Amino acid sequence: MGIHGITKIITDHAPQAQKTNEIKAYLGRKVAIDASMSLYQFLVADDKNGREWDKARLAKRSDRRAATKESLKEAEEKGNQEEIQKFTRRLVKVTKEHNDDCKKLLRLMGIPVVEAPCEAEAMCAALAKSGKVWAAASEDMDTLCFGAPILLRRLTFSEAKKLPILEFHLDAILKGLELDKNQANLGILLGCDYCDTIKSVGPKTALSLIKKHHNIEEIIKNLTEKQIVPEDFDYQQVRQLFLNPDVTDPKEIDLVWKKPQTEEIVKFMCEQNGFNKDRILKGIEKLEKGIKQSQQGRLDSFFKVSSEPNKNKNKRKNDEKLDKKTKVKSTKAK
DNA sequence: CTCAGCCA
DNA sequence: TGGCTGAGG
Repeated sequence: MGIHGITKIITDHAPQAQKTNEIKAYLGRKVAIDASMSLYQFLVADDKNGREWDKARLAKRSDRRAATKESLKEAEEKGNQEEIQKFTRRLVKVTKEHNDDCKKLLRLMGIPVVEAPCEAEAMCAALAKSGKVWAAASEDMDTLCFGAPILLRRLTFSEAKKLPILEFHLDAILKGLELDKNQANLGILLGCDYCDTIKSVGPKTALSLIKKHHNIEEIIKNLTEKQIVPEDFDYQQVRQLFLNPDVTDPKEIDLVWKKPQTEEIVKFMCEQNGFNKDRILKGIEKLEKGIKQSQQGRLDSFFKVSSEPNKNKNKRKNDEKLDKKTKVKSTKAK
């Protein structure tokens, strides 16, 4: 679900914080993609890719999965703990197989895969914060609460759905809202996945309360009778989750792109999973072409970034990181 | 203004 | 997901 109504708040109060772009604009950029969503979209997709994958192998599996879901629901209604456990485990196992397949394919394609200890969005945000990547890509606006300086939405499906990619800048959002490093408190008040909201506090009041009191502790002390704090309002815990999520230290993560292993991909996708060989070969070709293009793009973005005027401290900090990274990369490209 | 419900 | 509406404060 993400953060409720945050997009409207951004367009209303901080329109400069949101840009739209085509995929071309991101050539040569390193981006951490929150794959939990794209994997699901891929599996249920109605486009060519999804259908083939589905037909080839997963159709039975997803039928079984649907049946398991039904059984789980029944078990939950009856309160049968043993069965609940059994079916839950079965459901998890299926998604784990999907995940493993996905990771295997990505690795064969030479794309680095990072496993998040908890929330994928938090891991992506940490990578972006550290400068290991330029941005985090996720559908979930939570990613901003986890402190991602730049968030890209629709990155993986903008072409298929013919929708522009949305680019959000955290510093510009906070500036537009006249809030300082308060994304976690705001996210909680607007409504996130991790706790309920305060009754009768919608986007407008949330914003004005935060501006007035700065943190939820003070806000709670100053509520009206109609504004009721929900039961189990563990906002401190949620705020900790946003500010200090359980992630792998990006310093320990080496993002290395490798050449795609054509033969291994064909073996895995065609021989083991019944995909059409021509299509897979075409895909690999496309991938190799993309690698070349992005190496070209690295140079382009290097010049573009360098000539961009530094507007403020935060921005400059980002650009410095970027410059450094792109330099390293462009040396490689040469 | 918020909120729940409905619709595209 | 997002927009709109109608009830209620």
